Amino acid sequence: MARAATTTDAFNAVAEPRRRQIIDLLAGGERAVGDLVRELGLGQPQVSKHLRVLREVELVTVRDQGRQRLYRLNGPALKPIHDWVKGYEVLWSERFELLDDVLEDLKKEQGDGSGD
Amino acid sequence: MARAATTTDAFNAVAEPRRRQIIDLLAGGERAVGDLVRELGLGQPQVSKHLRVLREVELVTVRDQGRQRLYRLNGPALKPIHDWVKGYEVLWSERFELLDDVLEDLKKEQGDGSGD
DNA sequence: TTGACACATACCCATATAGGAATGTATCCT
DNA sequence: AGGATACATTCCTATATGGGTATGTGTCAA
Repeated sequence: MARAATTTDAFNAVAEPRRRQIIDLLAGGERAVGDLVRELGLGQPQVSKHLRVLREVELVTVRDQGRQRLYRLNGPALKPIHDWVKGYEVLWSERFELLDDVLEDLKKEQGDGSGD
Repeated sequence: MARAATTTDAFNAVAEPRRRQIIDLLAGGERAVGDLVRELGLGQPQVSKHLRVLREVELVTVRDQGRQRLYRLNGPALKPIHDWVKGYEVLWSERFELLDDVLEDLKKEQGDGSGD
């Protein structure tokens, strides 16, 4: 089997840095393809293809306006990623750092049975 | 150019569902490869390969114990993903839903200039 | 109608997969 | 020493990708 398609889910779609950049740009509001091309410094076909992937996983929506196509971010499609990773947030929070220190100390004390 | 290597960063490593599963299992504590093989229902070489990817992006660490290799989750390596996606959290929060409704109403009122 | 413009799609190609099967390596037991 | 156990690595193969280039499609302007 090969790697899962980029259009499989938000996780795969967002693994590509360019697509994260596009999302970041769209966070500032609706944009036409040409704007994105300029801001990304990428070829127009490449941008269009990245946008297609983002559309297929519903991370963006499109709207026609004359000969332009305005893309808009669909934030909620990122929720699955957020939900998954949020469960691990505690692992680098300050409170956890403290807990970690405490555990370290306990381990040390156990290792050397002769306390003080 | 081809797709970026799975070992490029946490984003790419975690795009594979099996590797997310492994991380979820390791969240319960250190485990030997054999345990993961049983719990994933995957072949041993496949699991070892997934673990290699996770090691290369420092999502896990290893420790030898006899002929076993105990893998442990390194949570903080997930922080970059969390940081990125957290910026969009507001887009599906309840408060945002409300704000969205308000904006909808405003737009409607503007469209039809003849108020009441 | 003709041309310019904005965007999408088709094609080409090098590359890195994920799983399967076989083999290598280190550790433990007797 | 010899075998069993626990993992890692190597080879294989089909497949999807991302960028580049060329071309198709729809819209506007004159």
